[in-house]
Amino acid sequence: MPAQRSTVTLIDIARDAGVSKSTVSLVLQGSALVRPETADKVQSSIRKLGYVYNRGAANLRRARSNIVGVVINDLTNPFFAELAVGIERVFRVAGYVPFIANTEDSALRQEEVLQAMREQGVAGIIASPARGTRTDAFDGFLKAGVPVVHAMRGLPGSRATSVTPQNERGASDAVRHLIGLGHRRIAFLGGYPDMVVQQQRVSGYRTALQQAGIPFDPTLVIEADLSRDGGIRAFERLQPMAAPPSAALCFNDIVAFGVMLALKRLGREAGTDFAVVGFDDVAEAGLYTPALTTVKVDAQGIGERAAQAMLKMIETGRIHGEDQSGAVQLVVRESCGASKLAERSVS
Amino acid sequence: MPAQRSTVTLIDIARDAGVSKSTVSLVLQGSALVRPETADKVQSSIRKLGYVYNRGAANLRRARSNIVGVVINDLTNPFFAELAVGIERVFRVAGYVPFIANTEDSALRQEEVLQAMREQGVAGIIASPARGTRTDAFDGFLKAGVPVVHAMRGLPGSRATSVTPQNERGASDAVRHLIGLGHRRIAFLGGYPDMVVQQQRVSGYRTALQQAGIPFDPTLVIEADLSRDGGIRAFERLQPMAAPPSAALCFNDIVAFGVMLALKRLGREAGTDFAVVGFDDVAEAGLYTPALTTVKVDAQGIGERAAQAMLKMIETGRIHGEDQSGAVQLVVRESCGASKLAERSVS
DNA sequence: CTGAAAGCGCTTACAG
DNA sequence: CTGAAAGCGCTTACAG
Repeated sequence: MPAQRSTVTLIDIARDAGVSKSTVSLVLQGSALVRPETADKVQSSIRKLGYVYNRGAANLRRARSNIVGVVINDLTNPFFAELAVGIERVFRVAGYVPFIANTEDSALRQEEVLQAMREQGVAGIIASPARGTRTDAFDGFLKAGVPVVHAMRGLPGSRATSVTPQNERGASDAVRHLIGLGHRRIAFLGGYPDMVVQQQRVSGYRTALQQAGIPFDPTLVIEADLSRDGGIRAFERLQPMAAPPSAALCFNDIVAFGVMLALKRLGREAGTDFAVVGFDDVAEAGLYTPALTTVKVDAQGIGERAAQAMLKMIETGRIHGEDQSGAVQLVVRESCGASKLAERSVS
Repeated sequence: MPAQRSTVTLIDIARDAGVSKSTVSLVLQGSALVRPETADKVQSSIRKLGYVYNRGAANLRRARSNIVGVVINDLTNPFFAELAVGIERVFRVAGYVPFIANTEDSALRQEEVLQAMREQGVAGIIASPARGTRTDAFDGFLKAGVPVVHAMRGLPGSRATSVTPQNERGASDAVRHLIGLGHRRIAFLGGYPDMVVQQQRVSGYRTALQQAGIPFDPTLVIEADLSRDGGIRAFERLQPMAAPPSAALCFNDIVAFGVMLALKRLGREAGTDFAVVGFDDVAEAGLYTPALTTVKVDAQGIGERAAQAMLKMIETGRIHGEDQSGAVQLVVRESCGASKLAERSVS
């Protein structure tokens, strides 16, 4: 498992230090059973011979692993990269080694990745499931006693634990805010109905409309890819409408950026001619002109909580934990037009 | 290493199929030595009992590993995420499992990550070294016969192989382009002198100036963080100058976005009042208004080439390969002002 | 506190 | 083509 040539093993250390294998093993594990002088002797042999601990051999013997699998649907999306970084940070300080893999949102690639992780003998799996993941995709791990946490994206019907943002809540807060600004025709742009997150956000959107007595109009829910381009195209679908909306909640910030771009190309501006609200609050959101009003999701925080939940399960030997939801918060900036409205009412 | 409870092993399969361990092992490895009917029998036992191959045990016995370490300085930067994705893709199809780790550009964290990877017994390491990495940081792997590839960022003085973009070439092409548009005072914005990539790009910048007979003015090389904020601050440092520049080559696109933002806040625009060129060509570059002129670097391509170089070394048992450089290309859009100039000369 | 012995799940010559 | 045996580098009771 380690270097191919002339590996220094625990036996070499034992010989050099004049003790038995067991003693070296105990020193390696920081056991209090070994006399300090003996431990020092062993430590200096380790340094002298340049010994490297073979984690794989240890894992094999102990029948447990210090590897955890982290399966991310799109690592090139900074939002999910933040999630991965949060997860990684917690595991590394806890002495676990995270295996990060990217599925490109393909259920097939995810299948391959999960197989590799099973063979590698991971102690647990944290995944943001790819689009189209089957409900039972992770059952193999659970059956084998390996805990699974779904982070950021849930998997309805799955027996695994989930740590996800309050999507419904965030969407309804955003829509309520738009209604408060006087909007009645509000679109929901981006995503597809087979995405859990879209279902949740659309549900929050509908709730807020209902509470305000505004009838739900399904033609205002526009499907589109989760990209700038998707945002542009979704916005274009709004133009020929008989009664076009005056505002939109977008699936996420990237889609919102696309909508703002499309507006700009028409010589119009978000917040003045059309209200735009995003979801996620990526780093760019506050830097755009106009600055994007959006629902803040703490991706790193969700990653950290998912990892902590996993650690707890590994240590207690359970495969189920409590589902958690991460708080979200509406961040009002300029693209929703709230500031313009404030100016107007003052003057 | 695998699940804690009642693992199905190769012995169970052998018993169920009525053959010996060796035969099962050969079937698992797809050997042609086993009779097809025997292999089928074994395969159906594998399915029946839900056997999962224990890669760790195999690695231990074979004294080699199917794990490769991928050490990235900043996974939340989409540019480096693309690099990681390119690397991952090549390894996965070749049957290797990439361990992706994020160092947050800290040499200390990188040290920890590398130690963990050594203990895990990786077959190779691909790294974009963290800022401040010592020349000998990877020597332990090389000494142990484990190949190391530096991807995207070189490590001068290191004995490892590198796959990096043509930074000098890209920078000099960009500056030559600006000179061709009539600029004489051209700044270089972002990065720090202890960054190899900054040294290379500044060197290309100087070369182009020299070739045009423009004296190098060190006060026009402004240090700044590689962020939007860094770009904003670098641009602000230009304002109080007695003879401010009329153009800038930025360390990368993110810095260039910051510069464009700072311009906008002053009511000025890139390409009209000040020429801006970036480096990298991230996805957003073409979508900005004005669209960013930049030097395109194929991050995924560099990742793929780095991974291929690594695979070759692993398979041939060598620890050194040829250094490679990835082609770069100036993509002229709007922020450099070339289009405005063209319009003017036409009218 | 320390040593001898067995075994984790696999692969690899070596016979047959 | 298939089986018996040894061993990869470690940990874990079990004696002492």
